[in-house]
Amino acid sequence: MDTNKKLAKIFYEYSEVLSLGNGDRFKIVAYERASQVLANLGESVKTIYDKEGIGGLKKIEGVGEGISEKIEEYIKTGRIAEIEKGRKKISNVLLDVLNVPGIGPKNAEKLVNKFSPKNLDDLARKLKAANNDKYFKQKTRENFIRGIGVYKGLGSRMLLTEAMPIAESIVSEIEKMSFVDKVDFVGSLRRWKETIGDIDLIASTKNPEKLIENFSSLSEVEKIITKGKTKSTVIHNAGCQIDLEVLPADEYGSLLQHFTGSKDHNIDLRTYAQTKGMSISEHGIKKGKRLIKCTREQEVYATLGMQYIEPELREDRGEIDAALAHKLPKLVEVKQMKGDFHVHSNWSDGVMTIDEITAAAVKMGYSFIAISDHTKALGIAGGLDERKFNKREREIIKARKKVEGKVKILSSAEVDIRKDGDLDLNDETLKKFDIVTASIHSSFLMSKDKMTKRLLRAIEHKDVNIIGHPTGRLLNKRESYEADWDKIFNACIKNKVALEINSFPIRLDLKDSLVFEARKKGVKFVISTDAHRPEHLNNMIYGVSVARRGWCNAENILNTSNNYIQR
DNA sequence: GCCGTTTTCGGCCCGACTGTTTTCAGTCG
Repeated sequence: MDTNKKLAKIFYEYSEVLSLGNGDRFKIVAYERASQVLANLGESVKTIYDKEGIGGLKKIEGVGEGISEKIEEYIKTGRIAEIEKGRKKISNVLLDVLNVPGIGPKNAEKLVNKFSPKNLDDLARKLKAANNDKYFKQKTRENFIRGIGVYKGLGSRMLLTEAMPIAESIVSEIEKMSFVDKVDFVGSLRRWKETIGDIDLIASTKNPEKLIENFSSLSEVEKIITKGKTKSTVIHNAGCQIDLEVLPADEYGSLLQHFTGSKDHNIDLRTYAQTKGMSISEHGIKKGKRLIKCTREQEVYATLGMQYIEPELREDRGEIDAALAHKLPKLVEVKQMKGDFHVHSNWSDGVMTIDEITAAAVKMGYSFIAISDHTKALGIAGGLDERKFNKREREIIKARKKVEGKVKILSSAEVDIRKDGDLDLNDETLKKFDIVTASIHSSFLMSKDKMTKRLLRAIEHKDVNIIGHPTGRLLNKRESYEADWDKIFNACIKNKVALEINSFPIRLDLKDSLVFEARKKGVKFVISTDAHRPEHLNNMIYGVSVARRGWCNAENILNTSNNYIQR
């Protein structure tokens, strides 16, 4: 874990510690906010501190006098005395209980004091047995037990790519119901966040009860958790939770805006509205005594005198200021993609022949497609050596003749970056390729310094065009490796090397916050599918969503153009 | 603890639901 992540965790835990007793609730929010900001910060606080000292830290949003001093203390000593002292006052089990959905600080404290549980399972057992408890009655105890179950099953969030098809299919089923006016998926899914907690839907109809009834009896519904007049929560047979809320049509725009979030975006929006004498809620915008209801979401932003903000941008990364200045980017769209630089054929570990890949590319309307197989270091993935790449080249030449005028076939490789930064093919072979992606596939646990040097060597190699899945992270499985991204970004610009946004469901790497930082500096990107099977070619939209979350327009993405070679 | 067209003090987003103590604290999104 890098310093930012560690500090984010420390501050989050501290906010929980502060929430116990009669903690100052604004102080709690301050630590919570600092935690979130640090978790999403592109640049390492250590780098910032090295360069600009404590003054640099204070420039970070949500970091002021107190927290910057704590960050400094952590960088210098590896610990924060005040926080450690506070942390010692509470037990591990209390911290666990605090994380259970439905149990807040007040009840967590009461539960731990009353039942002295050893762990969450123990607490659930004791709650089940506490039939005659005067304070925690039947319903309350049931809710707590359910919360514990949910929390334990949570372990990892669902991938965006798993949640999206489920949500789309449920939405299309609801759309088929003739008495329903509108239905949308909202929340982190509508913002295309890489992982999703649960799927939230909103809908409007004149007959809410009928919709709730029909929704909870859909064939995919495995279990109904709650079913009220306007709200229902169910468990889908894929194992995820789906919430549906039914609302009046004339407030739909405000509601869509509200439920799409993010929480931080909404807080900022409401704070801004206040400075203009307005007050925003999910029902509309209050101006004095008048309530302006918004049927369409666009009206919410228009009423506030700003540009419409796309859902992917609503992450509190300066989108409100940019919208006020009418300076939001025109986000890249999947239909602008003219080709794919990262597709594996059956020469290495893909299942498609070169002809099958090119036929698929023609069908997708691409103007170019790169055949980019693994290199020899990746024996397990059938990586090719120089000799085999020569053989493959002959097949590519034949394939080109078959699709002449329809799609341009690029000869390429996903060349392995070895531990010392050397590439896995000789220069003579490398220079023959039309385009080269270089990626790391091993030795992830290097020091930050060594990893940075390793990547820099690859970037500086004259034949490298793209760095593939630049951080190596696997969602829910493996953290990114550590590197000095600032240095990497600068080297990319200097050497005209692009960073890949890998669309593979478990990767989505480079991640959105680093895309955001790199783009600000002027780094160019490619969006690639890393397809190994025909259906993977359709994942392009997920890579595009990452680019959009990083505020990219078409000019930032090389494969929206036929002039994609930078060097 | 943070922050400033409300600028070094005095604010800090808003509303709904839930269970139950039946008037409101606790929790959530």
